[in-house]
Amino acid sequence: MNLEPTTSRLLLRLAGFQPLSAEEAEALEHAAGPVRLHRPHETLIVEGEGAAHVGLLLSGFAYAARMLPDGRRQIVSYLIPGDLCDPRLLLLPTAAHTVSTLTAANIALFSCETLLDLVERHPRLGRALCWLALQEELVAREWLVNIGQRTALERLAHLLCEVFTRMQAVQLTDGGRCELPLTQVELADTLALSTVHINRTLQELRRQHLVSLSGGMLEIHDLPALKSVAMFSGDYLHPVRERPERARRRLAPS
Amino acid sequence: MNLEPTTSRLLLRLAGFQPLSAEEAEALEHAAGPVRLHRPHETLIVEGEGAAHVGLLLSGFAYAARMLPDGRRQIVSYLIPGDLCDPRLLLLPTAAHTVSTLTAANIALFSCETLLDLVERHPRLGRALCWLALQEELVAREWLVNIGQRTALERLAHLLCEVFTRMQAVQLTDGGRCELPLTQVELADTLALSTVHINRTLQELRRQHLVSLSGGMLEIHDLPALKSVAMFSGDYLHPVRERPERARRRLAPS
DNA sequence: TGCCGCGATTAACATACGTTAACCGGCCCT
DNA sequence: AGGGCCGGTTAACGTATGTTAATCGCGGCA
Repeated sequence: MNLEPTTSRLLLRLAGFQPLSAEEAEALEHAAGPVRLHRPHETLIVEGEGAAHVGLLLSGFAYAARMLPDGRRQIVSYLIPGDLCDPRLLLLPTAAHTVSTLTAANIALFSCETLLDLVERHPRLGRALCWLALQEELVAREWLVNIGQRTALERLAHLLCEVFTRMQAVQLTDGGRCELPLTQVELADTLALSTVHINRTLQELRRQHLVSLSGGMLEIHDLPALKSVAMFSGDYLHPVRERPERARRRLAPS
Repeated sequence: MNLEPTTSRLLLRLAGFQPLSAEEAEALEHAAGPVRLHRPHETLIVEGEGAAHVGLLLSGFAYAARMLPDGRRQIVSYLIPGDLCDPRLLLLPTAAHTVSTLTAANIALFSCETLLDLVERHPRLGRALCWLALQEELVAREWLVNIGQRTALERLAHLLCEVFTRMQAVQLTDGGRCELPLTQVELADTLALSTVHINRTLQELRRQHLVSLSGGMLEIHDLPALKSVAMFSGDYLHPVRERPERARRRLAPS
């Protein structure tokens, strides 16, 4: 049902850094291994274990989380189609987070060895992957600000803005709507709130005609207003936009 | 007053990934530009601006923070000697966080261009820097868990464990003591608590004979107990320990 | 010597959010 | 068709932490 090349959404992401040459894109596509179909709520990577492959999410949703010994759980990122899972395994021996699917998901496997070789032969590709990792870090830091400084309403609004923007970047939105198959429990473990309060807050957002989320579908009614209550600036999601040379010139050492 | 090579503490860090060859270390040392002495509470990098240099903190302390339009502030990381500031500028056009000194600080400048060239000629060095960035991401994610899931007491205990462990790694501890020049306001903006509550919590930690922090000095009285209340596992700070080959072997695709 | 200002401390009071628990509705399975 | 389960919803009540504001102590400076 999907005739596009395996790496099309990933290329869409990487192009934000630097469009890849046809040859590089080809090489990347060629490095793709078998595609696996995973079921909902399946665990792909366990915190503390290693892996010989990194996955590329082709369809479906997943998340990464850390658990405390007493059962508390913090979701630290969401994976949407086009995201790698978990590129850190290229350089780190063991995974820092447990990665699980939210929905059924198609995942293409890339062997770490193949990928490391590839990167050696195509340094620009290596830099692009590194850039992708940095972007993930920016998102993590933004979540830190979100949980640390924003109220429940702002937090939720911000998360929804972010996911929607990321979905747009990989062409998975339809007007103001996109899929978002999260339960209120998952939202709670993401935003460090209780499910009850997530429920209250979700209703408040709907009451203000900003967004609604139900049946796994996110529907944005007033994006500018939503961004405004969230104090959302998508900058951290588009770290490259203007010409790098222009931006770089400032702040030379006196 | 400091006769060591500029990069000695950085090399200490990078060795955690893969000890560098004498030649690589030499090349890195050689790439170092001028050293600047900064005063306390000076801003080095402004959120949203670019820079042509990355700094290496030789002595002193600094922090990175994001501010919300209404003035709320979240500190997202601390920089201690041996840390780079801000390596992301090698690949991103603008800084995502404002970096400021906490104390007087010596900082060696590396030109981005020089560093990018260097990395091209020494791919292992590039990988080491990338590893360093990944480690920072792990720390950020741990902070997310910290703020999201832990109570005030656990949070503070965890932060102190982390900083102490990092200080150990660059040989800046003396038994159970190390410098830590943070005000309670800064701690509050780090842990997403009020200064009043930081004060209460700090006293509780002291009352339990776990740690004390005053006059810019951190004194750990019972590290095992402190780690235990913090649920601290230093794993995320030492992503490489066992042989990578061993760890990698698990989880091959069936 | 005394003033000033910052950071720490304390107390009284306020609140955003958590907890518990009951109920509801849809979906799956038999 | 019935039961059970999961996710969502609601209400009553509890609490960890925030807010405000006053006080204190100390180092710097005139």
